[in-house]
Amino acid sequence: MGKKYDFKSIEAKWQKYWEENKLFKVDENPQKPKYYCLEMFPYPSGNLHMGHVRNYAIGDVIARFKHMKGFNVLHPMGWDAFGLPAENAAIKHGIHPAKWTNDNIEKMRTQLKSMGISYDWDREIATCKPDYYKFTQWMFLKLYENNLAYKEKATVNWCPSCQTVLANEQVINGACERCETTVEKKQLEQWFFKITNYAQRLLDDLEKLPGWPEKVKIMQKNWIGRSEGCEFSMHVDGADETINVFTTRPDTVFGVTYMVLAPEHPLVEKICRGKPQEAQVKDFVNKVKYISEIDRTSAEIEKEGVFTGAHAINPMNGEKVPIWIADYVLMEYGTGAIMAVPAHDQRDFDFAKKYNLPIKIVIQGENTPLDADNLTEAYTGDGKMVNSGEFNGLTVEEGKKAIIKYMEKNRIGKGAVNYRLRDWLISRQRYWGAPIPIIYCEDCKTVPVPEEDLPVLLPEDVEFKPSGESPLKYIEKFYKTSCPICGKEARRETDTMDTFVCSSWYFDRYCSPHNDDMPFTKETTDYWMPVDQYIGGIEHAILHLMYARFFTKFLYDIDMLSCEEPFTNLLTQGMVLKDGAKMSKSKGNVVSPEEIIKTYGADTARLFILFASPPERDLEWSEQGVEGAYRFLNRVWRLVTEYAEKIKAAKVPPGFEELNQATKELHFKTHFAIKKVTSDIEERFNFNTAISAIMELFNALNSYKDQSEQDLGVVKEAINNLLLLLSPFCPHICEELWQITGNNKSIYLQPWPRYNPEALVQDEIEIAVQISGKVKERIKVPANSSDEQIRQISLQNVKIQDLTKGKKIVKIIVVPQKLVNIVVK
RNA sequence: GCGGCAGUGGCGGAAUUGGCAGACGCGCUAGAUUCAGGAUCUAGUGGGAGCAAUCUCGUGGAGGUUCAAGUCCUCUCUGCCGCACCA
Repeated sequence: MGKKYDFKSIEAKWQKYWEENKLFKVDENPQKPKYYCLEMFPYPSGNLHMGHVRNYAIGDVIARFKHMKGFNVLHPMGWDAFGLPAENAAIKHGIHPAKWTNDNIEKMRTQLKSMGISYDWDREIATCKPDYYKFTQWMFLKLYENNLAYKEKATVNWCPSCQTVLANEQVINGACERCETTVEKKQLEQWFFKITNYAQRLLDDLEKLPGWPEKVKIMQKNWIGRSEGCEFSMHVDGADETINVFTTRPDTVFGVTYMVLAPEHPLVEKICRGKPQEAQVKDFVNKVKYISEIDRTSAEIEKEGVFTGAHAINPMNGEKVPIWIADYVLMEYGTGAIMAVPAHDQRDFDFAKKYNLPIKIVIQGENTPLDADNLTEAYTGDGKMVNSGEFNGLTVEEGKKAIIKYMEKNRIGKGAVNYRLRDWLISRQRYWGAPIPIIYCEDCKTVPVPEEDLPVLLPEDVEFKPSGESPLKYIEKFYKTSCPICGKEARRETDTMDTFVCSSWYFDRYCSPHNDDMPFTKETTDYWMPVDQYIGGIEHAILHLMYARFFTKFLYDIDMLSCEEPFTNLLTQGMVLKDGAKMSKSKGNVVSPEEIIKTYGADTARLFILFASPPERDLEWSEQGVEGAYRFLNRVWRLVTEYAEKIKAAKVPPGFEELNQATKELHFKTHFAIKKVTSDIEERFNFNTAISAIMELFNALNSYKDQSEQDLGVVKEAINNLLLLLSPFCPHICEELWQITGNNKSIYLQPWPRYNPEALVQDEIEIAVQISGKVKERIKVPANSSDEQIRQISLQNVKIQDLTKGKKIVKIIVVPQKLVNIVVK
């Protein structure tokens, strides 16, 4: 009897071995193909959760597999270390955010290391360290230099609980992404990155990402929200004003029966001034101001509006139409003003019906009424233009082009594209972030901090207000400075940057994490970038992944990077659930990875999490499933240790011609498993089926054990391959067993096994015989049988003859190597 | 409302190109071992009928295409995710 499977000492032993021998340390090596495997770095909350375990287990299988396949694998880890929780801890418990964050990093690093992931820890980064955020500030300066960072007074999303503004992307259903507090609108002067300049490229280049899930690409596409149409101006009747409108349906411009301005539109006040409607309009504008964003944008709520008393002229036909203001027109989109065509737009239709505004049909579908009174809903389908003067008879598509052409020729308007994507608001009124490197001087105005003065250091000695207000605003020695241009006393920007700025370029930093002069060197990014495989949660589909793409494109444009897309392949892992719900403290269904690793070991935890579900799908946590994984490793341990001494001396035979049936079978199963596991990892990331193939090989070995006559060479081959195939999933136990069976070099340094096609050639194969599509018999035929021979053998089969007796055989279909279908009548 | 994904035993899931549905694991049942429990080992395990050989039904539902459908087509139900007055 051998030793029992003592995962604790085995895991500690090999983690130490890997670390001491720097097995996972990499450098650029032009002789070898590179592979950059990256998992989204965590926020150091202080506790590893199952989502992390899943994420990093997936990444580690890929990294270890690719390494054994001969790639030079970069597999780094770091910390997305700026952010609000650190500051909240400071307010609540009086711990400095830096200390809180560093303690958490220490704790989580230990937890991560106990998982045995193949990280090159020498490349570890933390975004809150001055040597990192120095370059986040550098990024800001470069964007500023290239007119892609600007400060503007705008209506912004304000979270009263977090005491800071939020980017559009961080507002979910009108509430703060972090704390779910209802977001307020505020007028503030804030810094933005001009991501909208890249809208078209961000959209177009999605095409260049075949390795991304369709779902993520669709989400980004919708978020960018490109729409094509035209912008034109309408004169205000009797005033020297024009109103620009954007429409995607210029073909319906003859059907305009009114127009609508957003209540916040700057012209509203002007055009109703002195009119009898003025008071009513003001009331309405005020009322809208106090409706929350959620209610305002809810589709359920009936549209409301008021007439301004003013009229506009339709430039195409000279018609005078009333100008309304209504809550369904948003100032943020397009020009904040629309032409209303109730006959062909459902929202306009609803509004027109409510306020008895005229409806005029200008597109005639095949079976649609011509009389607007018969219209029960807006007609938005295809058709021919009517009531549209010289444009009558054109289709919708032809009409759009013709009208735009006419407008351009007559200087009424022009073709235009609108995006839903807004510029990225990056200012945060918080302390624990990278300070925006800007100085305000009375004479020189806005002055960027010179590169050589970076980093603008966060002062450490600060006091946190219970209100959550940023202490930076009150620290004189921070904000009081001198102008870099004229030397006069000046004031520093006290806002910090959104943490998404830090995470938009960290994957570049991993390539040369210790460089002091540059965020990264081109030599290293030219070798490593782009990331070959990126793995993380779907919740970053828009935010992080779009910002990172934007940064990469910008860095490409300023010649810092040679790639335009940062992540070639993206794997979005599903959530880890318990009792059908996401694990959360409030639900009390959290399973702690630390506990699981303590009880069963990292190999078991990894095996279970990879086996339970394919990576993209949600995974239901099961204690019994974990035990099943643990049992499997124990069985592997027992079997291999039992054989260990016996197979040490055995030689894997070069040829396998002379084997008996059972041995041949084991040899076949070994090579079948190599083939299956390789393709499951490489082509499909289906780790669950790869593991089941390994289990099948184990089961074959286990039943072979009872053979009276054993070929130890074939057993050795099977065991060696079993360990090699299992090693990316459960590296510790495989290292130990690899050593016990007489190998003295780490299994990680072994080449990935290759299957021998000859071993997969079988003498006999089983063929299913169907009668009229139902399986009635299985027959064994020589593997090299022709279709005709298979056909004959099945027809001669006693059972088949019996079942077809007295029936007419209509047709026989032979599927090579698989089945025969005899169709009878 | 629009877009996407999914629905297969008691459970997690497999079936990669239209070709034997349920691999692998969990659970369960019986047996062996054990003072007992646990662990381990052996056998069985989709439903229904039958002593049995076997028959029959079966991939959310209803149709269809095909020699053959979990897989393709049409309609439909349910769940999840994203967007949501975007002009």
